[in-house]
Amino acid sequence: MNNITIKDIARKFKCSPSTVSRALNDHSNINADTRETIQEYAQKLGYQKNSISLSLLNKSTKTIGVLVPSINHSHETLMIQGIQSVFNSLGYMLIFCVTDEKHSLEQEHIKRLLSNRVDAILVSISQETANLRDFSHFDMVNKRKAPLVFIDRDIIENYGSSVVVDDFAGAYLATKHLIEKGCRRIAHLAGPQSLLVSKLRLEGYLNCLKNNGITPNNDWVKHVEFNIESAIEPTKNWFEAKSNSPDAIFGVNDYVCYGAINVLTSLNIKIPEQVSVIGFDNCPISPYFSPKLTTIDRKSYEIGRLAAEQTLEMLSSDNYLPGKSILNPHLIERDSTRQAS
Amino acid sequence: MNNITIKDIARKFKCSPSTVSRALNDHSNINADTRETIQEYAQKLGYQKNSISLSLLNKSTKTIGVLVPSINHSHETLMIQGIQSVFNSLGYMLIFCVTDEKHSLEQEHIKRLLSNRVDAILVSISQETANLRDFSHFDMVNKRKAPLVFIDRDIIENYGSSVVVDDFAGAYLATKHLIEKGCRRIAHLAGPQSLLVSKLRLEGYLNCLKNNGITPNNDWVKHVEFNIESAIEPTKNWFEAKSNSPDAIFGVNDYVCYGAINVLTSLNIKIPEQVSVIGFDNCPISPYFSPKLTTIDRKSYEIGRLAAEQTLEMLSSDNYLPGKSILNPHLIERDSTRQAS
DNA sequence: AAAACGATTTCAAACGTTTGCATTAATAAT
DNA sequence: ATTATTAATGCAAACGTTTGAAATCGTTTT
Repeated sequence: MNNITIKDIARKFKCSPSTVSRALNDHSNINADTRETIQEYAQKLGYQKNSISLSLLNKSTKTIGVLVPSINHSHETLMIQGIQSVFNSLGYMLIFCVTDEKHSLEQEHIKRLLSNRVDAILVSISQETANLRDFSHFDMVNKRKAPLVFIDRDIIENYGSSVVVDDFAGAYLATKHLIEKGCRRIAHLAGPQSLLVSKLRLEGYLNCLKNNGITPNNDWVKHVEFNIESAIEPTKNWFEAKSNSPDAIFGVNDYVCYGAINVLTSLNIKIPEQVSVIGFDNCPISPYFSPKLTTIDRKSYEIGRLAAEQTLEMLSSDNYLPGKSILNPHLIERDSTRQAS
Repeated sequence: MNNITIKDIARKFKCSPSTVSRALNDHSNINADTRETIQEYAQKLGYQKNSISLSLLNKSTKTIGVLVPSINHSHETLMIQGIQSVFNSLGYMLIFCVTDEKHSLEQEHIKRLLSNRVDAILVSISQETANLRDFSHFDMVNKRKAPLVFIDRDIIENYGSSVVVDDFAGAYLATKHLIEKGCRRIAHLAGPQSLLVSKLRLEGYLNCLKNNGITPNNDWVKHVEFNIESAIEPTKNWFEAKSNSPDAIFGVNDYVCYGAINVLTSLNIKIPEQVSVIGFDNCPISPYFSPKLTTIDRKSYEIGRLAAEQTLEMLSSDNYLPGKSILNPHLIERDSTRQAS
């Protein structure tokens, strides 16, 4: 490394570092000539001020930590883009950490972020953390009085602000849609059991069934992971036994629907004629899938954007009260749910 | 912000900061009792050392800057995961910047990263940069002697190391496969004209055609963006005019194939019976698309991993010579290319 | 000529940590 | 009892920058 410092420039002009600093920052108390000469020279040398030293001085790094369980899903990358859209223009840098759904990694990353004195932390908590319910690492963040914003997944009340989509409402919307289309035997590929998102969507589904006089069938709810593969087995089990199979599937996200659709197609079951499928997330690929997938828009980008703005508010007022934003999801109807029969 | 410092602890025990430092770092010259008491107290208070001050002292931030044009594609997120897999375990933090294919953003981000004194920079250059061929920002990185590694896209010789997939070979492989399956009228949805990846893949395609006695047809090469939507129009144009339409499409990536397949399906053209389709990237969804997409594995994760390792080598030896790794892509045959006829 | 002023510059401290060297205190050897 | 030895701790500088206060210098006012 080969960095020019303010001292180097000072030496060159036989002046003090303070003068150079003032020259470069267009400070008022500086001779116009000196300013010009120094600025020119700094420009020529490609001087870039050392933000590290400034961070130390100002106790602010202009850096935000972002923790996500994975970056495999468009939902996550869209969220990240939403976050970036706010922070980038304000000169903040984003440090990303992928926790891989692991509690230990989440803890370690939080520690490192705190050690690196990030100004705030946005986190979508990992499955393991949701399971273990050990939030000591978030305690540490709070102890530092660093803004903490929970995004998208479980939120931990009193630990920070949160921005989530109304999962219950979304699931209710999806189930309602299926019922309106004439489906009665509605199965649910639910998410990982420990996550609040999964629970809320399951509840929305169950609640809607009940409100419409349909008795839920335990066999038609299977907890799976958020990926294509884990949807394969349960769907096979439902449809290979020809008798009494579902006439619709509500997937906890679009990915599990892709998996389910693959199984249905290979069993020569027609979608949506025989079985309707509805997802959650609205992945960019869903409108181009075969069949084009009806789904619930999760507003991932919007979640990220709002979370970032919430963070900024917390940063600006040192005595903030944690807020909670709940976004309303909406239905996007495509070809995977049957027309009214 | 509410951070405990070494000085706070020193005050508490009426000792000097040096003692605390030594105690916390298990230094040899420290009384065992003192060590224990101090460590215990620090633990209780949740003391986290200020990495910022250390960065200033050691002139190393243990931070790596990563620039990508977007994070919409699985290719990019896989690459990022590959990069993470190497750096995470070594205690490095990753700062991500999305350039949105813009030259100006790329420049600005590089400046900020340098100002933040990242230890190294990995970059997948933006389309605009490739167009303008203005590399002054990379000059700045070199001037600082910070390791610079180009990943995946264009590489700029003499500016740093690079890790890429052999795009020419991959395109050749794809085209060869189509020819072997009996296709002769092979169209190519090519990538953005300015990018080297696009050019190399186009060349691989053209070269393979020629080597197999097929005269390329200019009308059957269309430059598009790396997304689903931009593939729609060209594909429509090719196939709506019923006469002399292609019998195969080689897409510059899987996404444009998704777009093409959508058009073909809506025109009731059977894949692969009437038209074969082959992509490039091997997106996680491709094996579940309808039809399951034959494609070239781009080894995105591997690219990221190798790039990270290359970076580490450059970091460890202060007189490194930039290296160049070229990965060999391979064919993954699925259902979108017809069986030998 | 002395005093006052204004413009420009320098000084010194601060941010949190590490580390070579100096210092202190306690113990062991003479 | 004095000196040598060792163990533990303290001191001060360093990293790069900013900033209020102090200093310098030339100029103007009295």
